[in-house]
Amino acid sequence: MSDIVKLPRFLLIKQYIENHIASGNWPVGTRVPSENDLAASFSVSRMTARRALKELDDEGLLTRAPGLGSFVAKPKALPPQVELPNVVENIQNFGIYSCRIVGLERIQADMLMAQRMRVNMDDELYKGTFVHLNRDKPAQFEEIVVNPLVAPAFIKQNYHKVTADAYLNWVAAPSHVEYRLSAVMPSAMQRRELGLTHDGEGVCIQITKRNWSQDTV
Amino acid sequence: MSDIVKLPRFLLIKQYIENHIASGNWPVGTRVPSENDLAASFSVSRMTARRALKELDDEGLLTRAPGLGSFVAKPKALPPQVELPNVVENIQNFGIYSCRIVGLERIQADMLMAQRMRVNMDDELYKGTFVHLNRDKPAQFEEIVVNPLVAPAFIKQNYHKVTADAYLNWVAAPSHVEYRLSAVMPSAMQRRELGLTHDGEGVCIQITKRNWSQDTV
DNA sequence: CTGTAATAATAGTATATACATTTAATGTTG
DNA sequence: CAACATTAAATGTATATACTATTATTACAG
Repeated sequence: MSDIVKLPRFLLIKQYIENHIASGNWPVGTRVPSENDLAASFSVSRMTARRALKELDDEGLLTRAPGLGSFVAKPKALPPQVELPNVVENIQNFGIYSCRIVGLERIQADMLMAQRMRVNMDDELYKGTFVHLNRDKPAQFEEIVVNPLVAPAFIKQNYHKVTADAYLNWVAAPSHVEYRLSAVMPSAMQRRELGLTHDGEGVCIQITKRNWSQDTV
Repeated sequence: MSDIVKLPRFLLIKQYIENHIASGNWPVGTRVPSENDLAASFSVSRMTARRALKELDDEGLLTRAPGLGSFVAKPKALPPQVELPNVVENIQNFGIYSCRIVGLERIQADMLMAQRMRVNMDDELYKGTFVHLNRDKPAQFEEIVVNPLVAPAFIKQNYHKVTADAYLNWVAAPSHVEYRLSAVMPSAMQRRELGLTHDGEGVCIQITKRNWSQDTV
């Protein structure tokens, strides 16, 4: 015995339209029936037909305009995206996490850093250097430069229980975040901290994260 | 003279709720007024109050459940994502694109490739090797391995006007795509094709893309 | 023919209402 | 006390209606 599933009527209308679009029957730009058309042909109220069109609009399958109608939208090729694995979080969930604090100091901005951080040259900045370990095996090298105005107590914290990144997210939640990817050869110091010895395993992915609340990581 | 902007009432209600959430007044998990509550306190119909709650639900600020109510949702930390720049498309838009076809041949699947492509060892596969150039300067090295079942005419095409990737998207639109990032040292052949001479500039980002329509790139 | 006004069609906002479904709380019976 | 039924409150679906704003078309005046 097949279960009889009573589908809401607005879903029936959505499927009707989706099928026409998926089958190529209504190519991009085609005008689909108006709210009143659908209401009449499906014997529902206009508000119900409207809901179907509205949701398809929300989902990006249609674009609608007052006075004109509803049209099959062109599938926007969203640029391919990859998730950046959060190494620390992964370790905390599935491994044994620990952190070695390599450095935690005041520095003066050189020209490059001043530009990146939107400060003046020789302004004071805080810099933290960490190595995140899984089972005492180095997994990620992290360098954080932060504007003292944003987190004045940054260098006074104890980052063994809470990561510096988490601390910054707490005291200065970023309003906007930028990421940049590049492939690099780690410096001699970084190689030492990461415990890399052989030449072959030297290639790393560098993730540059820039947190806007007027600062940077 | 300030323009008097007549805001729709459902927007007023949305802002009212958004403000309470943003100010921390209603922390995560707080139950917000029900549709009927809002309808009464804002002197609107239930459907209008409902719309406000519905849209906030769609936007992820609220979660709603029949019989229970609407609650402030916990901000889900979406895993950080980066856009993968489409090198070829960038060049076509902003540079002078050309393509050198290094190879276009039948190969037999070795064990590793057979596993990746979900075929048997020694099955026939098609392999294309390309170098994409901007102003005759090598920009990207691309290797495509494709299952003949999916694109039988793959090796008979002329890929100077249409890229192999575009061709495959045409004849066999992928239903699912996987990406993987890694940093690698290019092989000697790849270095030659990319025109890399100095040792220092040798590090590249490798993007592995796996197109499921039962095949792979 | 040209510019303008009226008209019709469309989506957007809003109301009042009805019934269905889900859930927790309450009451009742054994 | 336990199991079951009732009730109230919440969201979900649906209707009929009204008015507004935008747009293209049509009709008309000059």
